[in-house]
Amino acid sequence: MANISDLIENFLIDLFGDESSIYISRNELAQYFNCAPSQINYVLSTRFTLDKGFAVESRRGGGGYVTLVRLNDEDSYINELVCHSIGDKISFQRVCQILDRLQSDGIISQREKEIAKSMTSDKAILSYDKLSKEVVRAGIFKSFLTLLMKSDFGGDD
Amino acid sequence: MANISDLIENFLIDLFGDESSIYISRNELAQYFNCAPSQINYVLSTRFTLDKGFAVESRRGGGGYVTLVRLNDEDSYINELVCHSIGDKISFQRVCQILDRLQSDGIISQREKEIAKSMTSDKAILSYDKLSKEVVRAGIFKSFLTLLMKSDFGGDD
DNA sequence: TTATCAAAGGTCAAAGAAAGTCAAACTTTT
DNA sequence: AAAAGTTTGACTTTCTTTGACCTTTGATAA
Repeated sequence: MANISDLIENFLIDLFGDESSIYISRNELAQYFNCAPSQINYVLSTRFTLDKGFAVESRRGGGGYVTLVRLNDEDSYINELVCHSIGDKISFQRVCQILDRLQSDGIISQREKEIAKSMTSDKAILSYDKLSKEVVRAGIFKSFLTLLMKSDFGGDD
Repeated sequence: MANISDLIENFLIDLFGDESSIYISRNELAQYFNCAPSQINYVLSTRFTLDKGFAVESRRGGGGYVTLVRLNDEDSYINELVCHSIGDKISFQRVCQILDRLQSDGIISQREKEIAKSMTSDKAILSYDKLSKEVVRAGIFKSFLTLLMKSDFGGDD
């Protein structure tokens, strides 16, 4: 760790506390962390994505601001993922974001998240070029998501 | 003896102490030993293999890192599977048999078994002929088994 | 009521910072 | 001498950081 992006991410997560939204000033935050303002955008776009269950709103101009909102899980989220949002290929990064969200929504356990990650990692999917990996990954991951939607899934042991 | 690779190996083993994982920077380590960074990779790939009970994880880019994990040697059944018994391909049937055993040994839950099955089924692995499927399946399944051997796996939740 | 201006935030591409790969050259063992 | 094991370095891939330039907004001056 110890890159600025991770520090900023943690700072923001802390800021949330129990609240479902936080309000910040991009420039102030950048100043606080002594980084370029656009770095804040980088953090927002890599760490506070829809897939991870966040939405970002902002306004420019005098008195501008940035608001981060933690989305509460809607039932159709997984279905939406399987049917539309995930196409015929997906990056490992995106898989991780989705899994993080599923865990923080209580749909899967941490162990289950780790399992799914291990089975979709670049290392796990052998011997094809990058694009093929993403295609194979999409199939595997959708299969996982489909399982989650089955109503009789969930019998603990 | 006393070639650099052995020195680095010993250094890392010492670093472990009682911990089950260590965290290093490839470049720093290379600098410390005054060798090419890729030499570190050489050491990792010849000395810290699955066979010898280690797993390696890493990230590139700014703030990148390498983590070495010492696997539990009590699960010699799993290690045997990963290193020898499963070759470079495996049928879905055989995966299911192994998963059943893991469940009845109490190593994984039923849900976890179902997840692993869903992610290794013929349906999950798209668009390749039967043989390719078995190869891809082997990679994914080994990755899963390797995860099970990490002692810090099994975290709450 | 506009025209202008400064104060936000946004975008994007280039540079930087790690780690990974691979093959060639070198050393040691057999 | 051949085989096996090490060492090195050029090149690649991935992720982060920075900065120059762009757009939007609210306030203010003409």
